[in-house]
Amino acid sequence: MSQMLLIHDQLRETILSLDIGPGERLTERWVEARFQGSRTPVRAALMRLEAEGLVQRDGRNWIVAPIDLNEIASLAEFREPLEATAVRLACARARPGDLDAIEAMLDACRPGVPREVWHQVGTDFHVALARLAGNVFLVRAIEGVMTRLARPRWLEVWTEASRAQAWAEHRRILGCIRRQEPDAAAREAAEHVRDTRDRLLRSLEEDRRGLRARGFVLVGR
Amino acid sequence: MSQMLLIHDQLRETILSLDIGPGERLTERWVEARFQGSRTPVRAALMRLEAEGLVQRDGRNWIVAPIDLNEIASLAEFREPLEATAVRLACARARPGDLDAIEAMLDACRPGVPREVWHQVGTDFHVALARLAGNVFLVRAIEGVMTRLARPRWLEVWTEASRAQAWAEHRRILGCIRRQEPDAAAREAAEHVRDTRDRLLRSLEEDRRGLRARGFVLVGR
DNA sequence: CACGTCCTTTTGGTATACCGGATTGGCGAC
DNA sequence: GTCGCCAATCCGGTATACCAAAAGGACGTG
Repeated sequence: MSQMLLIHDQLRETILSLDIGPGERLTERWVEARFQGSRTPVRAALMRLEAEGLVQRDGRNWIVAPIDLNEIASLAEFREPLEATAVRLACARARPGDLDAIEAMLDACRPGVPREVWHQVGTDFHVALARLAGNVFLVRAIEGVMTRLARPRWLEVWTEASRAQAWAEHRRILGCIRRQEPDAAAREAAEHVRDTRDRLLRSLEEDRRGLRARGFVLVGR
Repeated sequence: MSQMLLIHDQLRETILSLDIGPGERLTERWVEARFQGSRTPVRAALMRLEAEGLVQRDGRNWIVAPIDLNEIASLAEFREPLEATAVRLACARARPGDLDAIEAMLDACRPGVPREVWHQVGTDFHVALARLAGNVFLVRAIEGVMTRLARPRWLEVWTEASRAQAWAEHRRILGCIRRQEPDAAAREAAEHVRDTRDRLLRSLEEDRRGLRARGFVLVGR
């Protein structure tokens, strides 16, 4: 594996795990020193992460992308028709076995399972549905949305109730696909996107003070 | 302006104008020599163009992205809900003056006007609508789709009739937005996307032999 | 003439040196 | 003590040197 991908993956993980805070400044030399590679692959990795929206330019400098509440709202607006389209197509193209695999993924999440797993499955579920749709652009777009949402979702304060609701919505979507009801599936998917957005924004806005205290830059709204 | 952006823009134009054929091999040293800059900005520019889908890796090598008929179909599938959403939102958010400006853009295209203008307006129209929707992700996604479609659209054999149909569809969409009819606008937009796909694929498939003869790599279907 | 084989060349990947501009920190004048 | 100026430092942008791997070609052998 190339140095560039190595550094990219490590830095990506460092950012997504909030090991470096949103809004923090990054210098190429710091990344170079931390992940042992020269500046050439470091710069390449940074440019990739910029395209993923995890890193931004601030003038000439690099910063870890701040968490932007307006962006979360825009992402939901963008995501809604994509998810709806994905499940619509999945109704026509998915095979029962694929759906079983996705359902097993959801089943793996039960009380007591570490939060990392819930978080990962919450992402993979949507990407997996997009894959069933069989359209690379849909997959890439949804992957992009999910990586941009990863940190906000991680910071969301989860209650038992909200978690249950999200998973119920996931299962409803899956049920519609299984019964080959594209319109219903699209409706459920769209509603799930809106609900997720509301839960996310409500939680972050309520917790805004606490997040700021932890040194995380929150912008927007 | 930085060397990297300079090289990026020039190489982009060279590719979009089909000055370098789809499928042709590119070496970093060739780009370096042609556009006068060292390999560092050249590599950066190539990576950007890779993200835009105009350049690909073929093993370790760089190639100009071939024209892929399957990709055109996938793009249409991806684009349809995006354009529909964009015009829906535009109904709520657009101001009459914005619509006048877009209509003026369409008006600028009449028989006798050079093809470059038609081509450019055909792109700008959709990007402008996305801008009216006021969602950056929508704008970026549609811009991405349009750059990927730029070369196929350029190679499409245009008849007077097909051009007229496309512009009639554009005007219908604009009319729906002006009358604030989101559902109708979405329907028209979706139909326009499908029609465009059909025109494009039909023309390219009919002309496949001729395109191959010109040295253009066509893949898919 | 066909097929290997070896050597040269070329390629992308990486490390590093150098530059100009921006920032910072400290020192001195007031 | 405060303000301003200058020098040292640090940053990203660029150019370039070096490497290993792959590709290509020349030559010799069957």
